[in-house]
Amino acid sequence: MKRAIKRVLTIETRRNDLILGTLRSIEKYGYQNSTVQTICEESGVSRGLIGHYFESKDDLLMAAFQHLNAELDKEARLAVRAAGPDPFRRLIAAGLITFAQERRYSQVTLHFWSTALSNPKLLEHHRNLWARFRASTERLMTRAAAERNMEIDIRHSALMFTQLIDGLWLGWTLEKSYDLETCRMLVRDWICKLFNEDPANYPTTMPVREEGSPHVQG
Amino acid sequence: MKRAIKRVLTIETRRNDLILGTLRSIEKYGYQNSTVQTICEESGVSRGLIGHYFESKDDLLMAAFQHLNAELDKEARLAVRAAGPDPFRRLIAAGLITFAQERRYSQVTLHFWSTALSNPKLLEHHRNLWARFRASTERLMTRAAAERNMEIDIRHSALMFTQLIDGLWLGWTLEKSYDLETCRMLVRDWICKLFNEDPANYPTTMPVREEGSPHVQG
Amino acid sequence: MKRAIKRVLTIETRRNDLILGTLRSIEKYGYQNSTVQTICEESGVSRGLIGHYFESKDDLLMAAFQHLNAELDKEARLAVRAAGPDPFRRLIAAGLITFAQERRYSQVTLHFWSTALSNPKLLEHHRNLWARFRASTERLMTRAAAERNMEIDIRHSALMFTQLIDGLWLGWTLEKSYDLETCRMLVRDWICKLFNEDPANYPTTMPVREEGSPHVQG
Amino acid sequence: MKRAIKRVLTIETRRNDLILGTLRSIEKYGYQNSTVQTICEESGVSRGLIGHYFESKDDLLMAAFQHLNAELDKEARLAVRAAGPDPFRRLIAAGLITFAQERRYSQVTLHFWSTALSNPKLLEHHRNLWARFRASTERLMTRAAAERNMEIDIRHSALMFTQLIDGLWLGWTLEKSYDLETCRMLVRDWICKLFNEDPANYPTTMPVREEGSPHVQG
DNA sequence: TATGAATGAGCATTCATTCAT
DNA sequence: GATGAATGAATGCTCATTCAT
Repeated sequence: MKRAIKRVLTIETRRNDLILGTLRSIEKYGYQNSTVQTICEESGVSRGLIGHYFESKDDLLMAAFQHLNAELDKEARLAVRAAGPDPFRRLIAAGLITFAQERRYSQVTLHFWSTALSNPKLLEHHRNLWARFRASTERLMTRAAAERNMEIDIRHSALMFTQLIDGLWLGWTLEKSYDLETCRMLVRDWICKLFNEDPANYPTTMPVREEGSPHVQG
Repeated sequence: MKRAIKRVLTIETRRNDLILGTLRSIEKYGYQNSTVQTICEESGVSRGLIGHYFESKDDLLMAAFQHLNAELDKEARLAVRAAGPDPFRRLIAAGLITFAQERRYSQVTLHFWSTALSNPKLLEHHRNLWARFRASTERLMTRAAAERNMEIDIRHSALMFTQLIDGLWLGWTLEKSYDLETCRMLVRDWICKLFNEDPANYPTTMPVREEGSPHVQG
Repeated sequence: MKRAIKRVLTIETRRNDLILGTLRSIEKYGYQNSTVQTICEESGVSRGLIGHYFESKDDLLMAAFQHLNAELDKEARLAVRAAGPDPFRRLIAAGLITFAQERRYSQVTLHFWSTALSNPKLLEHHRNLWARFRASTERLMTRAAAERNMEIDIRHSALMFTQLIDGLWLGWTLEKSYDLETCRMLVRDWICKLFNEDPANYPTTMPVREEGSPHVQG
Repeated sequence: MKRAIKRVLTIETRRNDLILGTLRSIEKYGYQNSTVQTICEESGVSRGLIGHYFESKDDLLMAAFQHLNAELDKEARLAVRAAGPDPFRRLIAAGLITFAQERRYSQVTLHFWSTALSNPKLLEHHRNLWARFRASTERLMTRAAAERNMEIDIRHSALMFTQLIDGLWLGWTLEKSYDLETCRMLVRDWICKLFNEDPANYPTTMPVREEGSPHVQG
């Protein structure tokens, strides 16, 4: 293998190691207690290495957040695609994927959101992501309504949908007083009711991910 | 007034000054950028004073979080009581109060939640509070359903209710892409639909708080 | 004493402690080996104190350099004034003061000069100082020449004067292969020759500084 | 060519590359900002190579200083030799060569001097060099005086000569407030006056160096 | 009681050096 | 011989906490 290619591979590997170590560290010790020390320990590298692959600790944190979001986004896209062409089924898939399983790094997102409040760059990133998800939801709802000749307040319905998901996810992350199956059921029932569909026809179990299509690894 | 009582009053005053200064500092500079320095500046006291009234900065932060929650809780109770004896109206009031106005310290809560993830004491506190709110919601729903001879899945409905509120609040805090009136409307409409009531009969405007019953001051 | 005044005194005292500690550290360990650690040790304070009185280590170094220059400048002014009104005697005094005695912090200046090469602010400071000294020399030479009805190339003579002094000082600092008396003699003889004066009439010994008019202390 | 000889050549080439890169780096970035990184970049080699040819960064810096001095020394010798057999002309040549042209690495010398203050080996090296130059000056002055039947204070005159040169060089390096032609003129005039010679007979222009005898290359 | 000067542990970052390839 | 990835000691800086006044 050519040296240049090999180097690029090493760089990507190391960057990934550090990103995953960062996520592990935040999950394990919390955002505020995650130091270069803990991150490098979790990454299995020495303290000085961060400087080789990231401009600063902040840069690494940002990269970790983007990585996490990208993985979750990719996973969501896959789930939606796997649901087939029907916009209603796609909506349900989009609603359930967040609660598909005990997710790694679930707490990390909350830490990042808190940080985003005083970090314009992070906030911008988050807002773009959520705006996209809401827009995608609106498109699916529009099509599902059209197929049923229904008139639906798309904007408000999409808002309900996304914020119900976020609210359920938030409560589950903080409280663990209800389980993921309940979340899935509530989301499915709400969306079914919106479109006058029978929930019984739409299972809350997610299609099992086949081996080799991981989401966030590490 | 006896000296002992006077001292207790001073102590309470000082603690309150510091707590409000803490909330102001977090709102102004963010959680991570709030130092003993910024907190004491906002409180109008000298840096060394924290040690007299709190065990540590963490202790003060904890107290500030509890204070904030207590105020919000009190405010909610007042709003519910002001709604009169009808359980359904009380439910609506409970649902709308969170979005009553541009709330001070709205970001602080998110910061504290993030912190709670790695602070068992804080987390416990939060869980108790939310459990109580959900229990209260369940009681109101039970009564409202009984009055209407309706059968409702109380537990799941209460969960929907609380998490919809949290989700709307979370999105509003992070994104500001929709306004509080929208939040109030969505919550009212959902609860009205649950009990087959006409939203038109239940305005989303909150009763004006009379002078002298402020919530979080400072 | 009023508290405010007291505080200002403390601040000045501490700043001075740190400045003198800095000079001592540089003299003792060299510029490159002077760390916050060594400076604070020499100053007799803890490592964190620098942050209270100076913006950064660089800021302290700058202040130390300015302090040193100010002291040397003050000392030179006093020596010149003590020489009386005769411009020629004032010239000689200005020429000899640099070599008046084994000066503390003699090496520090060289360190700072080296640093100035890549520090525009420091360089600017140095250039202003030297320009002023050269201008003052030119004025004295102009008057001394006028009194003697002599025509002298003032600009070049002033340049010779200042650079001869610098050259002798530099060699003495680096080599110690000749003594200060030799420096004084060479400078005096050169200036006497320039104005056709008999060196024998102008001793190279400096008037003894009376107690209480120290230069760089510490 | 035998392999051993070839290797020695490679070693010398590499060492020279690194030495010149060091000088370039110091000139470009300053002494304090010259890291192994910048030096190797300037040298066109990889970071790890220093370890193969020098014991340490300090060792390389030392070698660079010695190299620079050796080049300057060689250049001075050539200039003196080119001035012919007349000791007076040789003196003038020795005095002018320092200001012959905008010299590369002019700032480097000052950096090294500052370093020498806390580096005995460097200091020793410098002292030997300067002692030799002073001794050579004394020999030339002795011969020039003898030819003219003059009595001159050789030691002090040589001291004036060397330190005047150093002082002019120092001021020029730090201030750039006068030019090299002025330096040459002042040195020439001083030495002419010492020996009662007419400066008009001794141009300050240096004989042009023929191609192929550069001094510090790189 | 209240102050703010002082402390020093903890932090991110830099960088000369090492060493597997 | 040459590379550059990896190391970790050292540095400047921040800041919660202490304590003399």
